[in-house]
Amino acid sequence: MYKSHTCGELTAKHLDQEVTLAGWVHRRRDHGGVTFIDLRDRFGMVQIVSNTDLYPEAHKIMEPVRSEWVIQAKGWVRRRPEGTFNPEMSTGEIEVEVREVKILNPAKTPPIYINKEEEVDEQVRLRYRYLDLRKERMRRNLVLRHQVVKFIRDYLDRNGFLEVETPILFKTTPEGARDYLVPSRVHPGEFYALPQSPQQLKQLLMVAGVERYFQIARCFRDEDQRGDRQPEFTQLDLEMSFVEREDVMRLTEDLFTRLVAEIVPGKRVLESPWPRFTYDEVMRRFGKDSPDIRFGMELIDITDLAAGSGFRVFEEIAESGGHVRGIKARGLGDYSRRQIEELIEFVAQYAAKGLAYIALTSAGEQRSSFAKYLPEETLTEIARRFEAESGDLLLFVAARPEVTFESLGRLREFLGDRLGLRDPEALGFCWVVDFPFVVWNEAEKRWDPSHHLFTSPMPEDAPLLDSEPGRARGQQYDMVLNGYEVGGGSIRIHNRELQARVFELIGLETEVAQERFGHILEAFEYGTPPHGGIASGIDRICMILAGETNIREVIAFPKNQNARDVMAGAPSRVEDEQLEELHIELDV
RNA sequence: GGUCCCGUGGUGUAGUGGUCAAACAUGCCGCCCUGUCAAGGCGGAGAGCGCGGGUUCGACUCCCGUCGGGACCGCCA
Repeated sequence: MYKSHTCGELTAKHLDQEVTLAGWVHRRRDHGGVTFIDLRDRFGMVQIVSNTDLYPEAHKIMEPVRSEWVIQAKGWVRRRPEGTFNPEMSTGEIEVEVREVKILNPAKTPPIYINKEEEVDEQVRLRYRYLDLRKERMRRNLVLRHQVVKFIRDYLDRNGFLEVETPILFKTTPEGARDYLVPSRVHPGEFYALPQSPQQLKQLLMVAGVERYFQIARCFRDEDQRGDRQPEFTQLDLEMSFVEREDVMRLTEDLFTRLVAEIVPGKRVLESPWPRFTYDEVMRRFGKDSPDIRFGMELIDITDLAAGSGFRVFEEIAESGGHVRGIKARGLGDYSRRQIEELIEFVAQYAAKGLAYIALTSAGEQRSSFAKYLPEETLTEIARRFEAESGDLLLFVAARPEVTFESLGRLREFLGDRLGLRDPEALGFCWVVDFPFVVWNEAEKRWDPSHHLFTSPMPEDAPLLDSEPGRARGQQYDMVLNGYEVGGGSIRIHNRELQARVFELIGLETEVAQERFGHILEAFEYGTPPHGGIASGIDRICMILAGETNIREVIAFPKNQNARDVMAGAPSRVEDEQLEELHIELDV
């Protein structure tokens, strides 16, 4: 070993012990005859000091040392002179008086500061990710992620779960996201697909009698990136046999509640047990199936008032099946025309053609884009429903239901940010249940599963599959945290006839179903236990627990927005010979 | 496929038609300095403003294109 102790562990308990340390030079303060270095390793930091009067040779070696050089120092732990303690450092009471120094490796001047928290262009950070990861923020995030995963493993182990690895090279599933394909060398013209999730495999493990399975599973989806989406990401994937919806939810809730208490004790779980909402309720109240429940500003329906209100835009939409809904932004009543314009542009992103408003200024005046068309009693009723007071800004969207919900739901969170209503220390967990079993795909003129093919409908809704599929609910549950969907699962179909009925409903022909899912359908005939499970997004959960707003901050080596690894330069061209072996011709 | 924003020394920023062969901070280099902790003092090097074209007497600044990056829409069972 190059070190007898870590930099972070030294305290007054080690006074006058001889120690050997090794690490990176975090900062250097050269006073001529005496030089201080903050020596950093993964475990912390300690000040080492060399003095030319005491050990001239060591002092001389320290002279050329600069930031991020890797050195080894041997010396005694000393109490710092009175009045020179550094209360900012855990090791601030002591220092190491250096007798011997060895330069293990010099370092070029790093392109980014390691010893300073400063926003640096992300491309530079990613290009030199190994340096970026040395920084405190990234180190903290790596540690957090490790703790989260370790807690999950320990918890599930205690609860009888078996961690099973499933293949990375598997079979394409065209009905989901776009697959990453891997050409087969031994089978010209054929391809493996990287799993979008181990969904089928975990169900097969239930058939296999594993009963309680989990995996920290890497998943791959070839879709465009977002701040909370990477082409490869990690799920806690779990599945249980002989359970009902309630069992999976209870276990998941207990797991994460305990995890939060242990790993991020500073954070506050907003409500425990986690509140549960039906899909209809979250849409109506929050405009989003993954609501941020840390603040109010809920949507309010005025469709009934809009019909026959005298305001043509509202009337037409209300009479043609659209919705008119609004939210109240407290304290924004003095917004200028220009500031409101910005909000109009914001909702336009979500296909809202306009944003009507009533601004109640703090001076007690009313400005509005449409109030003049409305009779007094309608305005009074609107004010009553919103409990509007001076200083409030009421914002309305009139559109198709989906557009009304989405634009106001997004606007709500946008304004929640702006008004500082989204408490970063609070964790607003909730469940969303009773999702529609299928959704109508207008473009393809067919029903699509709203979760996935193997989700079971609510038992009492099974008859609806034949009469009114759109009204059937699935045995699905989504786990939501601070406005992000962080998990989703369902009770699966374990009955052959019901599965066939679902395939039929979503327009999957028998032969096609056989070709794609024959293996799993066959397996289901050999004694399948009732089962269900959940998959939660480790990256997103870590992101939220770390207080980050981008998933890349909790992934050691993430891809950029164009799915590129800018450090290694992947993807890259390959040799012609490699292509030939794979029987691939390029057309680019 | 689309919309919006950004690109100036190593890093972070300022400069938005001439006063800019570009300013500030930090980092880097040299010298001084024995108790600092973003050490301090003095001195110095380092970018011609992503790239190409255009407008203009004159472009870092305006316009077009392009490349790179980010946010979002589409997409993500």
